[in-house]
Amino acid sequence: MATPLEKARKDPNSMKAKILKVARRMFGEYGYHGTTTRMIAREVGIDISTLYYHWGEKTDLYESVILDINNDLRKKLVEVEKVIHGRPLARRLGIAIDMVTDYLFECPEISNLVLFQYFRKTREEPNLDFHVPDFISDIARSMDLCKTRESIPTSASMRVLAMMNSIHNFISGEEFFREMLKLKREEYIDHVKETLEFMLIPAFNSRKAGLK
Amino acid sequence: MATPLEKARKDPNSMKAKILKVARRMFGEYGYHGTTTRMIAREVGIDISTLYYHWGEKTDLYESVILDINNDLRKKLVEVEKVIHGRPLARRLGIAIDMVTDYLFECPEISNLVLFQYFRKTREEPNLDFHVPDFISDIARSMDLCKTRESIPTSASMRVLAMMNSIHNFISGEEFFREMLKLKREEYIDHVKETLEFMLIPAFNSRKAGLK
DNA sequence: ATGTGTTTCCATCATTTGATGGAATTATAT
DNA sequence: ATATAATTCCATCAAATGATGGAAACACAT
Repeated sequence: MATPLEKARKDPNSMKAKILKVARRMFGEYGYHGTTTRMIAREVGIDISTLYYHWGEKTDLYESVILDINNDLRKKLVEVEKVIHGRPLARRLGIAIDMVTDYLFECPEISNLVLFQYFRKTREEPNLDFHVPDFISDIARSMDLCKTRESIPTSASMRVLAMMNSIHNFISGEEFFREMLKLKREEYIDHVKETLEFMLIPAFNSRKAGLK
Repeated sequence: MATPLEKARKDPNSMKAKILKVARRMFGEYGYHGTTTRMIAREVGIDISTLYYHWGEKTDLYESVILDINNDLRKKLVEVEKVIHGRPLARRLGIAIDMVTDYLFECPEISNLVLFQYFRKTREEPNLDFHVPDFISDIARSMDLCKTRESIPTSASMRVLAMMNSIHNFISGEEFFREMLKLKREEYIDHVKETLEFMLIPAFNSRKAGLK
């Protein structure tokens, strides 16, 4: 009960917490190999060895970052679930898209790192043991894709992944897509929500039953 | 008319072509910073300076890789368009999903690199001038999202991006998702197609009209 | 004030990495 | 066979990078 990550969570003003916050952003923006420990230290305004003093190896810091963003995302999803509970499906989806999108646009490094986790290998494998996001089952249940949390059909997991990734894509790709479509930030966010509703609501709404 | 890329395309057995092929795979797997010129050279079985002899700087090679995969993808989409032309929309989508998915599972580095292009920054910016994929307008027209190729509504572009990214996600994330869901390759591919149909067909089929 | 433990920085190392010059090798034309 | 050009590899460099030891600075209790 005294890992650097727990200490950082306990005191948000501590140096550990400051470093973690910057590391999240940098790793999210440039990826694991694209980020150097010196870049992080410079951004925090400390010497590189202070960083090593608090966090040890680069892989340890990266691992903590991943654990941290997964934790944040899980907490947010629980919060969303509380809000949408009991409403009709299409409405649930609409609200969930709205809340999750707003949240991720505030913390884009979460989307960056989640996608990075899925898509990219690292040379020296700081491979955090394939942490299957347990909240996938919660989302599946919340979207009427299955009854219990225990046995989720593969199709349901796939659909949840597709849904979550659609959102992450637009967050992570903001810079690229906005430049491409010549949109202001607010316009872009609105278009993202509209597009997600266009894709997700008909899909989940039209065939509540037909699961393999 | 004598760039290394053109030479490589002309003679697929040339050393330039061999290097390009390996570079595609490596950059796709490990990203720009995650791939070293030595890794590529070792994989090809040549000395590192032979690689520099043929391709010059690392950024030049990377740029050629990006141009190459964009070109391949565009060619494939033209081919798909020829096959689906004239059929009803839902059928067009079904066939397109099938063909494009099969193709990308054969060349997963295309999906890797496309997503990498969208999502990740590189430190020293080998930023190929924000090449807006021109085939987006073709797809939009092919999906009944607009009439002409010239003026595509932003919503249409967004929907095409969402669609393409959904496919790329499952290709790039194969290793991670398959491990997570404990699926064999064939099972996974089938689930991917089913999920894409689940998401895309109702969306594009149900509201041919309602575009902002 | 003094002592103890914590935090921060300076200096430095060993590797890795992008990159190049030049010798050696191979292909090609005459 | 010989000259010329193209190709490949060996040796090496400079810069960047992950990492650490140890001295200095700081906090704080007694």
